[in-house]
Amino acid sequence: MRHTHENNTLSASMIGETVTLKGFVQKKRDLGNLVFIDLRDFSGVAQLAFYSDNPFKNITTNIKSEFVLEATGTVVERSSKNPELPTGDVEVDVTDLKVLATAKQPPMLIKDDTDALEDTRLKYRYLDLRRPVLRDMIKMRHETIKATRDYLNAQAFLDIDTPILTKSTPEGARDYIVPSRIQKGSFYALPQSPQLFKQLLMIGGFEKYYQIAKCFRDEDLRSDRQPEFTQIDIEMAFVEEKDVQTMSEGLIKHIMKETRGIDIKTPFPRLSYDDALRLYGTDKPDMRFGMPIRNLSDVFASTDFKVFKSVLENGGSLQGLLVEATHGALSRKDIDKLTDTVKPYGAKGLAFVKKSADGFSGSVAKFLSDSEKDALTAFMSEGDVLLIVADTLKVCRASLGHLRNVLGDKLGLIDPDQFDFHWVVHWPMFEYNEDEKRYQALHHPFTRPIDEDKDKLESEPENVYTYGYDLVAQGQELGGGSMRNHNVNVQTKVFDALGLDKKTQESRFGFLSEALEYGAPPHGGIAFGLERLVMMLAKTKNIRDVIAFPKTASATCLLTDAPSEIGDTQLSDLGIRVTDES
RNA sequence: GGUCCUGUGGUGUAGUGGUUAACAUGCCAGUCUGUCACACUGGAGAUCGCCGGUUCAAAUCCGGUCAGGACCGCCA
Repeated sequence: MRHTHENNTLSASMIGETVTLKGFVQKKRDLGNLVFIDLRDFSGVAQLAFYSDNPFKNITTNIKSEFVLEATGTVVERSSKNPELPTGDVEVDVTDLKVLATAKQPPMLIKDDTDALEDTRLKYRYLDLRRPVLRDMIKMRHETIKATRDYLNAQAFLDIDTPILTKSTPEGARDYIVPSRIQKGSFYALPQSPQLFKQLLMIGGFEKYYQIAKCFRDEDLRSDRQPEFTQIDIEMAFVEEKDVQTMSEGLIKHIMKETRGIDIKTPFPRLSYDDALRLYGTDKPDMRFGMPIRNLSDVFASTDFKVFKSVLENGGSLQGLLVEATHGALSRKDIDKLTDTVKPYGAKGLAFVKKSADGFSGSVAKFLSDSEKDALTAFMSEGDVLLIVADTLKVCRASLGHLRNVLGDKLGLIDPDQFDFHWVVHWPMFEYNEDEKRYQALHHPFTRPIDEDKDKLESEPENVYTYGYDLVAQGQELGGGSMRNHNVNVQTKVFDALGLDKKTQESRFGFLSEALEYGAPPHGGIAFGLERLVMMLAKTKNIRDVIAFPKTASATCLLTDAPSEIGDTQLSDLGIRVTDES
């Protein structure tokens, strides 16, 4: 028998009933002739009471926190109720008590506001998971997956899983590699995403596919990035981008309703990639507030200020953010601090001008010519502060894009409960990599260029745009997708533009090209980052909160101590020799 | 690959060259009939992450190293 009731279902209406509860000891309160035990199960907490004449009262002396108990007793009304607790009106007058397991003193406080540090929590993750906050976030993950499956199943999508042991595709992220014992010297890779398999499924005639797919990328971690993560992976045949977006909007709407009870409006607004970068400095702008980036290169075109002048002469740019007086005041000290937030993005500094009743002040005020003052007066009111970065356009955007988010947060311009779902669309196909002196796919190489740009693939690849789209909310990329190349000639031209020679194309992607030659339906899809979605729904900034057993920032598991060394036999079976490298 | 923050009883913190290494919580013992962060009394518990250096003297200063975290690069 499990139990007769979940702890949190106890209520005044059950007074007089006999119940059997099971759970962990949250807290024991021994008042001498009266003992209380808070018993915690997955549902919540119920109070066990041992009155002075209770024969089981004596054994409570040995019961400590986190012991596992089975308690049978009568539900009775409390003589002093606790309105803070859902079950605070009643308690269980225990008539039978079993200790199912004892417990060592836990290395951390098992309650929501635990003060344990990250490493303790990760080493004893199973204890950490007992905390209701974490439990609820893991539950939210389940509910998100359930809502996803319900929605997609209802629309006749097929859940099809794809190989975990697959082929390395060096375009993109670093692969996790698995050595082959049978084919010594050859290696599988864990999938960075099921991208190519889902395209092959479309070619295989499955018109609506989805998968809650594990993905692996051997790159450095962040607070929102783990080496293994989960995608809600979707692909559809005979569709255009609008179809995938409409389906996605329905899915997100359903998830929001089912998990949080929130009704959201669809369709989502659309913003072009170029506008996102121009106005907000990022491809995932937080649209819960305004404050767009202003191009100031024209205003200061003939400046005498040496710093600005040399930047402009070297092909750089002047961009700024206008902090209006109504947003709040920025002190000199504030601006110094903001300068520090901008520096990691390559900005050398943060110049500023403040408009006051009798003119301008700030670091560049004394260099202002009359015409520059006029130009600034056109959009600045008294008390406004203009923060300026002078650098390459890329640095201006990266630093101001970040600064804008910092300001939105600091000045309280962001409503944390607002969901600003929007599409960032019309992505460029390529980005030039200065280090490697070649073009790289901005999205991925299988993205389909828009029809009007197909002919520019050879002549001007930098001007080729795609049927690509990202779903963004609260300054986070929640998912991204595109129409794919179903025409082998276009796909080959993309590979060519990426600088892949024919031999490389053949060895890496030959199977795809060949498949495309056997009749590929127009198709496209999208993949959502499950963890990112759940983070948003659970209102946490830490991806580890929404993964039951996450890894540390250096990609280790403190609980199991993975990764670890393997024995010589295992190594020789694989034909692998480990070399010293320090 | 780089920058920065953190490491001190079980847990979380304080401690800027000489302290009996402080505090909270947890733990142990005792008192207690209405607690729910129970209260009260008493107690145990720390080679100050590790190695080396400076110094009469190091938790404290210096160098290295390990671990955790945040960020930049990276993440098609």
